[in-house]
Amino acid sequence: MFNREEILQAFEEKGLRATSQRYCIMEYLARRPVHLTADEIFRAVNRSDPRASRATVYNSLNALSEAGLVRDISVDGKATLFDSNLRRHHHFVCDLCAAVEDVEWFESPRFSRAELAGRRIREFEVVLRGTCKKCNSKATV
Amino acid sequence: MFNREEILQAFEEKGLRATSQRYCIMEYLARRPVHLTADEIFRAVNRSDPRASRATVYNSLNALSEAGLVRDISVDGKATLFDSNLRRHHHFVCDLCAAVEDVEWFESPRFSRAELAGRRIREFEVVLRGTCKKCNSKATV
DNA sequence: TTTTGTGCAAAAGGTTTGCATACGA
DNA sequence: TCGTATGCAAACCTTTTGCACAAAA
Repeated sequence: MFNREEILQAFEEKGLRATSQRYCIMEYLARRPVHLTADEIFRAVNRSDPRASRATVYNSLNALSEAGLVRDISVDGKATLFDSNLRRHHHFVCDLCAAVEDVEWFESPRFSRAELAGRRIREFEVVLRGTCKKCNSKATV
Repeated sequence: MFNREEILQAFEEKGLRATSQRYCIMEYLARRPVHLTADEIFRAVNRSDPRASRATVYNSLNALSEAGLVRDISVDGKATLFDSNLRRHHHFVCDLCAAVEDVEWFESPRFSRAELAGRRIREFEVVLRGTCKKCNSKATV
């Protein structure tokens, strides 16, 4: 998904200093196309560089997120999840196992002037809830 | 919105014991048609009954929410917000002042079998983001 | 050299929990 | 009376912060 060059170039474009910790984090997220908590990312990064600190992982994730290089989603007050899937997409959360999955993007409906009520809409974020494939098949067995 | 009888009847229907704390919380939420944090609710309830504890407010809100008598929404990892608006609705969050507003319900698109990918959808939750009426008018002035 | 990021530890929210007591059914 | 809810305080989990030091630009 991202090779070294692409990551470093993205940092430069966004005006982010290319520190080894940030690079590690970006690379780890790019390799693992799932939603990860800051703590999971911290443990992974800390495994390869035992001096990497939890605070830096949090700070870096915030910086990467603000720069638009990773996306974060927080569901039900649990720990924020990060991923590097930059394609527009929505999310599905399983009621049973709490897994978070990406779902294909679909358009927002158009709002009438009355419905907008003076608001300006920038983003449209959907969370679908239900039971995931895995849990459904377990229940059937 | 809710009078005493209605609240007590709702508790009975849901098999919830009618404790004075729960009643207080329900009544307060019914009187204030906004999104409130558990802490705001705690402070209000505690004002009228100084013995009411924070833990009970959290426990009660969870019980009320599970019973479907209040709804909760958590946005951006900040404190969960509670409200007693049980009509189906979506939410709008202002980028600038972080206000959370209810918006009219609109239907989910229909998903094809392929899009569902073995999932069963129970709920469709939308968060619109942008700038609210108040912030827009400030910016224009 | 100048800035910005890092590591560490401590603190800050928000929420849950264990246990003895009180209270609703 | 019986079982569940409450109050209290402590614990927990996630995230942020202050400060001295290190590393990018």
